[in-house]
Amino acid sequence: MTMRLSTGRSNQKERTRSAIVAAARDAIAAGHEITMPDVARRALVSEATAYRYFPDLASLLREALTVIWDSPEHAMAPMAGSGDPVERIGFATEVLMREVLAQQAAVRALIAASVTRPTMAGVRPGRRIGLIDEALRPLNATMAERRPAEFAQLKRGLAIVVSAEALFSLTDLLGLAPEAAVASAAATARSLTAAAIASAAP
Amino acid sequence: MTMRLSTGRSNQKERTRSAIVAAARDAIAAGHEITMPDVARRALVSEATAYRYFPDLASLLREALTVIWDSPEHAMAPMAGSGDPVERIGFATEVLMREVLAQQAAVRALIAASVTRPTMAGVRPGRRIGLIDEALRPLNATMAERRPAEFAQLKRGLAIVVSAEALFSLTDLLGLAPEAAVASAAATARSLTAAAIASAAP
DNA sequence: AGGCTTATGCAAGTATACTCTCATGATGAG
DNA sequence: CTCATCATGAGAGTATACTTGCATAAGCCT
Repeated sequence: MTMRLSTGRSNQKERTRSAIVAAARDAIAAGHEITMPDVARRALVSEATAYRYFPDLASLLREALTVIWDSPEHAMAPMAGSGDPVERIGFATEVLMREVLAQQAAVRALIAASVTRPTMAGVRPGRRIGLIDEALRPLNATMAERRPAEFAQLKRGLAIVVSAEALFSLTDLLGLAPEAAVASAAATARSLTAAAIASAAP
Repeated sequence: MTMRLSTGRSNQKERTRSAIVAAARDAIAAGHEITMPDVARRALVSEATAYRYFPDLASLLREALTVIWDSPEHAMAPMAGSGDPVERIGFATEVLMREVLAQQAAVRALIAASVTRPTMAGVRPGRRIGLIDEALRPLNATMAERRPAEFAQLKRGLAIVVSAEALFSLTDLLGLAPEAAVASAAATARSLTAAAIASAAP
């Protein structure tokens, strides 16, 4: 009964888990619709087992997308030279929305699943939050210090705009083409940021 | 074989249709979860018949919510005295979001259904568009005339912010309390509008 | 009233998200 | 090597969104 942190069993569990996530990732990349039976089949695992690792489809999609997506820092690398939060937030919006467009089916399924169960437990990836924080980093020393309330409010506004939901509102409801939707949302994010900075300035 | 536009048959169809919508409306008002079998049962109609009138749950929910909701003109009546678009858009945001909160379950179900099928056919109610147009009416003579492109962009921005999706982003993702979420979104809508007006001014 | 039209109900069927139970067999502990 | 554990599979079961085909009956016309 020696204490062992990584036994063969847990290795196997890890393998099974990875196989499921990998199958989901591949299915997403291939643009297929994602269903639990389908992913399980591709992962050579029974549906019951898939549910043992992921309580629901949403959590599996979340994890698979997290694997696919870039880290905020790396995604924002091209903007490393810019200290302009307005420019940066526009870029961040484009980054997020292009990723969403590339994985549309999965993201739509995730949103659908999340919206019906406001389960605070299975929070969706903090992707947008990460990107927004990264984009606004130049403000950490200034606005965030001097006007924390306004800064927090700006972030809340951006959390609405820099999102898959915003993208789908523009394409599905207003009928915009994907690229036009991205451009429009980026402009909105810039406008919001510029206004907040202007009104927070001395 | 006389041409008759409204026969008894169509009367019956109208009655059946109304019964279904009424059942859905009641179920929504009562805060129940809405399912097609349940609505059909309440309407004393078979599930198959319900599907004959509404191709899917989403279209039924859409119609039921349309019946429940106020017209944009009437909802904006308290603001009739104000010619300030900024103040008006804040109010419009609160109106929409409070309605959404009152019918949360149904709206969530509608979003879930709409998001997975970007069916351009069954467009969701233009409720937000109506409210936004109504709120921005004071700009029709000015900004809309002189800066149509900026005006259209403002509306697109507001279509993102003045929405159920925005509300749910704030409550579900950021964990805001309903009232705080409404207030935050309204502030964002006002900020966006004020910025657009300022930058469009001579 | 007779007969044609057609709305409706019933019921079975497909597909998906889950849940649960029970048997099995691989794995590692001793 | 043997035994106990535990991950897994198989399958049935519930709930929901839909679809479809057939029989019925209700409505309307003549």
